Amino acid sequence: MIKCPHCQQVDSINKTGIVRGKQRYFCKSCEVHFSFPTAEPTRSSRRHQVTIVDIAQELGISKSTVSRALRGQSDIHPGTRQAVLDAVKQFDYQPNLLAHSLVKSRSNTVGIMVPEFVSFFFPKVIIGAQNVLAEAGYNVVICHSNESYETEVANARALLASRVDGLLVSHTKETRNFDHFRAFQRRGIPVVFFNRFCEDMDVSKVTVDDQAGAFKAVEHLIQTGRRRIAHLAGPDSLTNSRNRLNGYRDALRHYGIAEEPELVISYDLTLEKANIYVNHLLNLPQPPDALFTINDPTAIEALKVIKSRGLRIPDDIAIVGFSNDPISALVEPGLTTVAQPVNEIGQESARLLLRQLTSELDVEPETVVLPTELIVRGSTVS
Amino acid sequence: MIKCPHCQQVDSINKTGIVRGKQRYFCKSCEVHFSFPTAEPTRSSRRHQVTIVDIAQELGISKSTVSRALRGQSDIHPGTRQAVLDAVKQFDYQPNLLAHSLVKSRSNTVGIMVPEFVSFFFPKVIIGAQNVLAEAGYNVVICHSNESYETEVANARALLASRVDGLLVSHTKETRNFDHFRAFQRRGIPVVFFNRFCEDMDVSKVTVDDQAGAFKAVEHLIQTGRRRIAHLAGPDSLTNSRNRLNGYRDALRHYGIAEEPELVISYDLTLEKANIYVNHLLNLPQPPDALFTINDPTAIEALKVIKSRGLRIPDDIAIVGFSNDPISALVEPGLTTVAQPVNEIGQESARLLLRQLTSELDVEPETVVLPTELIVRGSTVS
DNA sequence: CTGTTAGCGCTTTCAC
DNA sequence: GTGAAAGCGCTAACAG
Repeated sequence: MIKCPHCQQVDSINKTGIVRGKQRYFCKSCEVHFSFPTAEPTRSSRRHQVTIVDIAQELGISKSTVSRALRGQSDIHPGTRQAVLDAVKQFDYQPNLLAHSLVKSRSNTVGIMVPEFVSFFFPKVIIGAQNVLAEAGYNVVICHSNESYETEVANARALLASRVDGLLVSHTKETRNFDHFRAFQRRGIPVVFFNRFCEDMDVSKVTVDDQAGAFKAVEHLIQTGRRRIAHLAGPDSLTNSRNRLNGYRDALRHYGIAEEPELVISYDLTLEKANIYVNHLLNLPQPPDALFTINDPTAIEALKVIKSRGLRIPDDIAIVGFSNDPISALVEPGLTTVAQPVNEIGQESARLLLRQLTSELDVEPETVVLPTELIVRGSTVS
Repeated sequence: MIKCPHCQQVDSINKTGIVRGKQRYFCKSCEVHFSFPTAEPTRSSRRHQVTIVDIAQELGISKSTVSRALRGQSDIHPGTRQAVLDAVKQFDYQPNLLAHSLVKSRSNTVGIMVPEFVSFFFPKVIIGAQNVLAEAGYNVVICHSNESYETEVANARALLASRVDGLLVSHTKETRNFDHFRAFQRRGIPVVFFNRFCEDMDVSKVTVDDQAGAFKAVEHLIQTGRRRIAHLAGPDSLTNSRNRLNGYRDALRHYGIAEEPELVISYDLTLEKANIYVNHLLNLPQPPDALFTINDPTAIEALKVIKSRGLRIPDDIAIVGFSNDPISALVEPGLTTVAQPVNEIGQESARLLLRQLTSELDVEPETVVLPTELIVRGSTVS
């Protein structure tokens, strides 16, 4: 029997419909609306998950007390706390993070956005970052933009909408407008770039010494007697691509070798194009005696092309890649490459982000440059 | 000048503190508390993101109207809508998904949990699933459990807490208790297993014909003249590992070859163990003349070991892997392997999940079995 | 130590 | 068409 919560009368009550699994009533004498759970659970109430209110009602205490018991910081009667804990177990209560985040206006979640994650690099970075973030109590949501600027912008909106507390990001090769990242900054949400970054944004960045790494690679080629060294460079939109090209030039200059424009080709990182350009280089009247590529997949594609044309590696042409992809140890000959500390990139990015997340003050953005290491294999020396 | 919102008096007001960026007041005559935004914004209000209330105030309309304009379904004055849309643009308003999800009690988010994502398989599956889910308007949060049961349970809790609407999952090799997944079922949150699954759970599953695939692989070895065929099997906890072993046995039986227990080794999928067991097999008084492995990384490790011992592939020993990892085309000789339709696994899983998510009725769980294809390369025929 | 109350940002009746 | 009010599940200030 339904009583009006105000006048306690029974006979002035009208049903006025069901809202979110609760029957709504109207008391004619008090002219007031109120609601109670329906006797027969509706579809939505069948799905009703246990809340602190359910626990509070069950125990005959207030929901604040339940909340306190659950967070276990404020003073609370040990008995009460135990009762709550028992009820939680009994009803298999799961806190609603959405509600929690809403009231705290922080989600305890950081977004990680990468351009792709089929090659080994980004997954490894993510794992490194995730380990550090998890330890600090942060959840991680991973997005990949598939090297598409549009997807990247859409992902950024979604992360903003789900109120991530921070963002770790490596942008697509198409990205030239960074407003979707500035939107985070504007809202005071810290952003850390890794691997690929926008030089104009005043945020923390984690990268490797691309230029020095490329220098070491090309120096190694020169020191093993190569003189016509080609470079398959990445798109100009990527900082690391530009830096590796600079390193290549530094080395040539340092050893007094004139740069041949025809030996430097910028391309879009797709294997199809890599194939075409390697063939192009080999078809030159004076083909190169060495090839330094922007990354390992490109180098391995080159290796395939070169072998298929019956040329010997490294005798006829030497190859150096970049990143030390696990595959590079498996191909034949093994690929000489510049190793990056992949895991550290992730960890360091996460640490920079945490510093901004946990500090009360405004933290100055930092740029961390990690070292690379030349790994020499059969593709340059026999 | 602060007025009491009830009695409109000015002189009976006390300040009582600041709460979440708002100054709180107490009216002594009405004995009532109320609050207003502080004049000088506090730290938290500096971070205040634009809400529909801000827009409503700016436009002098109610927040309900703003909400309606934003969703653009209910009848609304075109002028009002345009005004709202303009204001949204002007203030760079971003809806708060947390609040939205809280009131709708659905997050429009599905969780994808995989045991690892360094090898190509799971990333590809994720991409396939994500494409389908994105098209249906769902966000995706990706978790990886790092082959750790504990991490898996923790991830499951986190996903439950963030109220995902559904779950796509491939469990760890350690997982033998599936209660953390049953918790989703119990709450009416649909779960779809792919690749690895719990046979006892009444949920949708997507897998490949592991047994038939393994049969084809071993049949191929037999037809190319092999008789002592070893199998490096995965852990017994994985369904696909058991099924591939069954396929191996089927083939031997079908061709009248007795199974040699010493040639079948179950192991934990780590490369260290793979190395040890391959060496062990090669050290047998009667070493195998062929090796079928649970997956490609194992096969490639075997390939390295075999080559390093100076044996010829496929002359002395043939190798077949499983999954058609891109690496398998790059090693030398190329690795014969059983290809899985990786992208389709992801897409199909997503479709099964969507069917349950979008249907009003209870949808019967389905199991989808996708075909495999034998890819013959140099590791079995020269 | 605990209950009351207000509020996080949004949707959704109901009433006009 | 629009506004007022209630409520999603939770936290936190305040007053006992």
